[in-house]
Amino acid sequence: MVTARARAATPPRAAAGSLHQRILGEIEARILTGEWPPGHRIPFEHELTTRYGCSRMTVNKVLTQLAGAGLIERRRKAGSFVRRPQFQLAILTIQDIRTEVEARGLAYRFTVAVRRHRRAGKADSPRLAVPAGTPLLALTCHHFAGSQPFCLEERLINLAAVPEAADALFADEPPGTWLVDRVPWSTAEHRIRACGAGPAAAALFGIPEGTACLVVERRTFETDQPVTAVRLTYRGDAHELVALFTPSQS
Amino acid sequence: MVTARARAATPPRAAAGSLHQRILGEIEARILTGEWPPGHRIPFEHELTTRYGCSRMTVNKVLTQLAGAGLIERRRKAGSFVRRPQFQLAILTIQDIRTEVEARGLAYRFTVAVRRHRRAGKADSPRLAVPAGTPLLALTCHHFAGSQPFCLEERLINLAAVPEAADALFADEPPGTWLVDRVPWSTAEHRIRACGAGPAAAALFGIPEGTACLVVERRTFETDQPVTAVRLTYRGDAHELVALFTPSQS
DNA sequence: ACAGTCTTATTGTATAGACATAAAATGGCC
DNA sequence: GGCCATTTTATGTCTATACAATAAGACTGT
Repeated sequence: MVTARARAATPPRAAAGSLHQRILGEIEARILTGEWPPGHRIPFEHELTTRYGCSRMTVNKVLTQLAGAGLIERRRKAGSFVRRPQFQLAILTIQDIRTEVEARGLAYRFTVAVRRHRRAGKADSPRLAVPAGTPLLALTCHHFAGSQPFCLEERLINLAAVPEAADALFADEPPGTWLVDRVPWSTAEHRIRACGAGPAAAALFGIPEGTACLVVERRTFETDQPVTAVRLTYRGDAHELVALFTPSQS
Repeated sequence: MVTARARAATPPRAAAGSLHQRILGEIEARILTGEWPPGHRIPFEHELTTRYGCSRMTVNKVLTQLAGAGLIERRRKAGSFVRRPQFQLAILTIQDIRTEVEARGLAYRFTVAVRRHRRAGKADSPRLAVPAGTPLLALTCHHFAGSQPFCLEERLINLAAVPEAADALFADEPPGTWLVDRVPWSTAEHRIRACGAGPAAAALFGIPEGTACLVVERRTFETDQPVTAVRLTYRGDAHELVALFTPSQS
C-alpha cells in the first residue's frame, strides 16, 4: 500500500491513511512475510519514533494494537517480540439462514412444523440450563431453499427470559431473527458436530436415517440467563462451514 | 491440528487497575445488560471526560477499543451508538492435536501411515491450488489418544513452498507442528463438514463405512502461495467443535 | 561464587493541547 | 419551498510531556 507522505514537519497527512495505519501496515507486512520471524525483537518504541519521525504515543498505539491482535508480545524492559503463530484463531461466520439461502440465489421459505408450550423437565437441562418447571416454547421449523429442504431447526425458548415470545406466532419472521431483534447483546456458545440423521431430519430431507448430517447447536445467554437453545441440522453432503483465518484480522 | 475449544470468557474486568479499563468495563456492562440498548447514543467524549474526570485521550482510547470490538459504532458529528448485536461471529480456537489430547489427560501418540513423494496432478487442484507437476509430499497420519484412534490426517505439502519438508521424516513431531514451527504467519481457510466415513476412516476407527464423521479441512497460504492442505477426520460421535462468542472478545 | 540491592531501559498509562475531517444543522438566497 | 454556502460540533489523529511499573542487568558485600 502506497501512502502519499510528503512533507516532514507538521503532519497534515493525506487521505492515503493515517500515519499509525501506515506504520501498522509496514510492521505487519514484515511479520507476515517472515522478514521478522517469530521471536525477533522489533525495534523499540523510541527507535520507531526516530524512524518515522513521530511521537511515542503514535507508535505505542500501533504496538498496542499489534499486541491485541496477537502478532507481537510486549515485555517491559526487554522489548516487543514477534509471537509464534498462534494455534489458529478462526473467525467463523454463522449467517442467518435467510441470508445464506438468498446468497445462493434461491427463494427462502420456512414453515413452523411444531409450536408447543410446555414446562422444562429434567431432560431439558443439558440443552437449556433452567430450573424444572420454567415455561418454555418448543419450536420445530423447516427452512427451504427454493423447493429443497435446507435446514431443520429445533428450538427451545426460555419464556422466563423472553416472555413476549409466548404470543409470537413466527408467521412472517423465523424465530432466529425474531429473537435477535428483541434480545440485546448476548453470549452464544456453538457446538458443531456430525451425527447420523434422526427420524425428523430423515423425513425432512428424504434421506435414510443415519446419513451424515452437520449439526450446529447454539445456546444463547444474556447475563448468564439462558435465552434459547437451537439445533440446526443440515444435510452433510450439501452444507459446510467455512472459516477464514487471517493473522491481522483488521 | 484441530479441534476447537472455547476461548475463555472475559472475566469481569470492572475493577481492573487502569482507568481506561474501568471505563471500558462500565460502558461494556451497560451495553451487555441492555441498559443501553442497540441504537442508544452513548455519551459524547467530552461528557465522559467530565463524568470520569479524565482527559479526552483516555475516553477516546476506550471508545476506539469498543468500536474495534464491534460493540459500538462511531459517527462523526453524530456521536457513538450501540450496535445491533451480530452474534453470527464465532471465534474458534483451534488447538493442535497433541494439546487437545493431553488436555483430556490421555497420552498422545501418532504414526505416519503413508509418506509419499509425487507430483501434483489435476486432481489435486481443488485441495491445493498448485500447477500440475509441482512436487508434493502426501502424508497420512493416525493420531491416538491413549489407545483409541483419535484422528485421521491426510495432508499434502507443497514442496515448492516448503522444500525442507522433503527430507523431514516426522518421526518425533507430527507434520502440523513441524510446519507451524517453520512457516511464519499464514492465512488459513477452514471448511467443516459432516460426511460418511470412507474406507480409511472406517478402518482406523473400526466403524462401518458411511458412519457420520466430522471433517475439518484446512488450506494454508503464505502470501498467496499454497503451503499445505490437510483433512482431519474425527469420529462424529466422539468429537465436537465448540465456539464461544462473547461480545467483548478482548 | 552468591545473594541482595541499585540502576536503568522499556513499556504502561495518563494529560493538555492542537489541528484535521466529516457530517449535521443553520442561514441566506433565489 | 428548495438549493447552496457557512457554521457548528463530535470524532480522528498527533504531539510533547510526565510519571509509574517492571524486569533485566550491573553492582556490592559477604
